[in-house]
Amino acid sequence: MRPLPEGMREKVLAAAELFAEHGLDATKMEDVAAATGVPKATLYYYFEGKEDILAFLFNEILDEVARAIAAAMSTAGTAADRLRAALAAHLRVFEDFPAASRALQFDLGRAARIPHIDERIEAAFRGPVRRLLEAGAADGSLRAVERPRLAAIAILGAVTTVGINAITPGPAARPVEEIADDVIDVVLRGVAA
Amino acid sequence: MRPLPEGMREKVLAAAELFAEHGLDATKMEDVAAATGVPKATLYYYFEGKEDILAFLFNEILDEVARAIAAAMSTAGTAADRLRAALAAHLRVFEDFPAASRALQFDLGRAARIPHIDERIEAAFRGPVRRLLEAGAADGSLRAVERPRLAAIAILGAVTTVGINAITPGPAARPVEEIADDVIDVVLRGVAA
DNA sequence: GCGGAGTTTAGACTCCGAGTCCAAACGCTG
DNA sequence: CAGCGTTTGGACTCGGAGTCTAAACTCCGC
Repeated sequence: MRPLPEGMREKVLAAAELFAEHGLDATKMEDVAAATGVPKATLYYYFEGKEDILAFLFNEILDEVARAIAAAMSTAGTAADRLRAALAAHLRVFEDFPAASRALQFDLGRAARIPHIDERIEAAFRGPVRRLLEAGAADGSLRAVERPRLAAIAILGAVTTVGINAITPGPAARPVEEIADDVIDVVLRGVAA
Repeated sequence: MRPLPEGMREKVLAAAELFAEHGLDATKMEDVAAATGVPKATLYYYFEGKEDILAFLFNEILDEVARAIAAAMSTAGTAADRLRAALAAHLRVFEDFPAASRALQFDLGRAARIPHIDERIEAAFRGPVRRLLEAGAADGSLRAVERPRLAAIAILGAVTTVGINAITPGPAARPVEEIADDVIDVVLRGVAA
């Protein structure tokens, strides 16, 4: 993937809507061209193919999550406070980027097999939460769980599933801030001191 | 989808391996034919298309989960005991059907949009767990959470994510029974009385 | 054994969409 | 202006999903 020129990034982000609605494979490159206003030949000039566009979108959203979680982690307070803030920040990203989030959910299984994406999920999600759990065991604000990495996976599974559920259109759709406290509460009790 | 004749079910189950490895869209019908020993024309005689085969596989595994959870739910003991048993049973299904489980994970986003499958996920997973949470609030073995449905989604997100992670080949792969207790412990504390 | 209904299969076929290619135009910089 | 990278339309190739057909086979009631 070539570096994108001015304005291209925003245009391509619009493709998330399509991927969220139909999934990667049911979305035609011509549709992406139509929705973004970038002609097919130009898309192929910048991206290696359809999956490369998906990877780009995921990278964008993972940047966002990594930034949000890192910001929450670097605040003052106990590890428990910071974990609470990190999970709230994570949930907020779903709300801020609903199309990209739903696209991610649609093709998460595929995305997780793109090695680069999986590394980024580790760096943006699992790693930070695991470190918070360890910090919590050290400062006494959280219980010392035997397998912090496993607990981090469980926590992120819970939060991500609920977040996706909240933004998926349908009877169960809810504003994220309406549910965030409840979920984080359940999760935090699970690892409380 | 027509009712399958004797022996066809087992053969088609072998397609899960392919879907788990490459995903639905990267798997050719000819490959499915080769792997299952059922010729392409015959597959199209019984199934409406590739996605219909995926739906069949998911139905099979959802049957299994529904059975396992229902059995765990109908045992004696407090609601907390039964919840523990249900989650352990759920995790065991991942281990018993690794190929189908990984196929499910690969295309879960797509599967969740097949209405029939989503209903079955509700019936097999979310509904029973929600009812256990309510029973736990009633018999005092669990805390009365404000939004039992939300908590059920969070619990299943945690357990499913960990289960998938455990059976996914790679450095993080673990036998399920090695991790089940830990995860269930974290989850149970989250909703403990 | 016979005829019909449903099943099984090979193989040819249509159709669509991903990705390639090319050539013409464009726009910037030296 | 010459040259390089960018932009684009449009034609093209190629592979795979799903369709169709016709022949063969199985099983049934008669």
